[in-house]
Amino acid sequence: MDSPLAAERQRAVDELKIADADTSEYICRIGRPVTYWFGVVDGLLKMSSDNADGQTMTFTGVPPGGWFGEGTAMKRETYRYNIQALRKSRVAGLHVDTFHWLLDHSIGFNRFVMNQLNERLGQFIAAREIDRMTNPDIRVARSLASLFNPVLYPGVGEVLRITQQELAYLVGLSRQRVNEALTSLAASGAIKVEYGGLRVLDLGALRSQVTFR
DNA sequence: TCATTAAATTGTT
DNA sequence: AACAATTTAATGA
Repeated sequence: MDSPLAAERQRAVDELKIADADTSEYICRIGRPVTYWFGVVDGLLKMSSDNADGQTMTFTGVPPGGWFGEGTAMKRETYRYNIQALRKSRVAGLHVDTFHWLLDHSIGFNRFVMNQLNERLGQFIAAREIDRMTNPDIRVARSLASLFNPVLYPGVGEVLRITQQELAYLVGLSRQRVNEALTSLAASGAIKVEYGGLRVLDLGALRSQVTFR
């Protein structure tokens, strides 16, 4: 490809760094200055922060194909969340300077970032709804649905590699309760429970698992 | 490649 | 939180 876009794309690819993170390792911590815009190649990350009581509050999981930190990178601030690996993961990092260079030179990249921000806004609004739901089955269903977001997490596909323990950490429930919820979701035909992962059969059903029950 | 063993994950109480 | 059952990964012949 030798379109005008190729040069910008090439620079991004050239400067993209890949690193492996072990389980429970931090990719970035609150308060640290931004160095990279991150993307998940493989594995599973957790975005969280600690409140005054020392309790950890989880905001969302980041499965393969997901990017994060663009808001902070744009403003060149310090990270506002902790990003921790729930299991051995492979992470890509694009330096902030390159990130800004792309913003200045590529309309396509701007579109991507804008779309990313917009999509995530929708996800966080949905997350507020989820938090207000008391029914664990629904919480699990909606949390799963957001992990299967094809725009934010194109790397996920139809099978999400996640253990029930990891999902429990994300949703904030016990593994037993998550297991129970997954069983009932599987019975309703929305998903299929597999060893070490989940297969989505009906994403719409997961999303709309709201009113009843 | 196959059989054995260890480790991880799940289902259940 | 603990247990047994099941699945996968690792090991070595």
